[in-house]
Amino acid sequence: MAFASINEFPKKDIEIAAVFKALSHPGRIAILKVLAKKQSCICGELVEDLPLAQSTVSQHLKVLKEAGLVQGEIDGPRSCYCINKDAIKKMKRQCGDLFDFIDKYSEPVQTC
Amino acid sequence: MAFASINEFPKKDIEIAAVFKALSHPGRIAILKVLAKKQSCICGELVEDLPLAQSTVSQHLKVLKEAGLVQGEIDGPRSCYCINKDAIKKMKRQCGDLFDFIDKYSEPVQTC
DNA sequence: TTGCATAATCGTATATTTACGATATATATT
DNA sequence: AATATATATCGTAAATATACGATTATGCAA
Repeated sequence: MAFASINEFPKKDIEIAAVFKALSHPGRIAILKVLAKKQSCICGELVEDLPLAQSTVSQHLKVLKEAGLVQGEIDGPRSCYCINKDAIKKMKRQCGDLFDFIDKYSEPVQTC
Repeated sequence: MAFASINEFPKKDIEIAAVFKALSHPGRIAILKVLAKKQSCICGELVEDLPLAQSTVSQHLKVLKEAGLVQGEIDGPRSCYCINKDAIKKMKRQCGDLFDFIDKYSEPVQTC
């Protein structure tokens, strides 16, 4: 951010925007879906399933991990990743709240 | 995208990722909330409510409009913006589906 | 018609993101 | 100990995002 501080926005908005950002790439959506289907899997499996290089997948995994959406643990020479279900549940709730807010308060009609 | 084509991902994932991207800035979340509360408002009101320059707010509005989340119409020398309720409803549903999928399929336990 | 107000767009600087190949690191295996 | 395998990180190029001020365009009012 060049001029305005991101801190001038409500903390809650900053937080949910950060998670939306983590979800804002189709490759990361795809990673989450694969992890969900397989319960857990290693990086190499994801690389096989995605049209991206190994280093790129690793980078996306890092983004998802930093956003708290996935967990990873070292398993020998591999890394095993899985969904952080609590984070997904929390995001589901926060999204619901946000969309409900937007939807409800913008009743009763389109005025433009 | 430098090398891999974004088209190699499922269309649905590309679409929802694009909406998440539009939601990935706290300023745009704030804009949506203001629009919801006021039913509709002109650009200038948003500028007053946000810690951003007029041109920046206009840019964010363009992003939200391109994502289909808001509608704008010219009203004399002003532009009046409002929430696209259908788009919000659709996104609410799609988000629910996605999070349910991730949540449900990653049952029954954390395996890593 | 001239001037005023509003908002969009332009130009631009900076930061971030995305992608890749290459390399480093860490753990098994021989 | 040496080798193989898996993944993270580094380096980097290109694209995109974010912010601002300045300018342009539009429509209303005097």
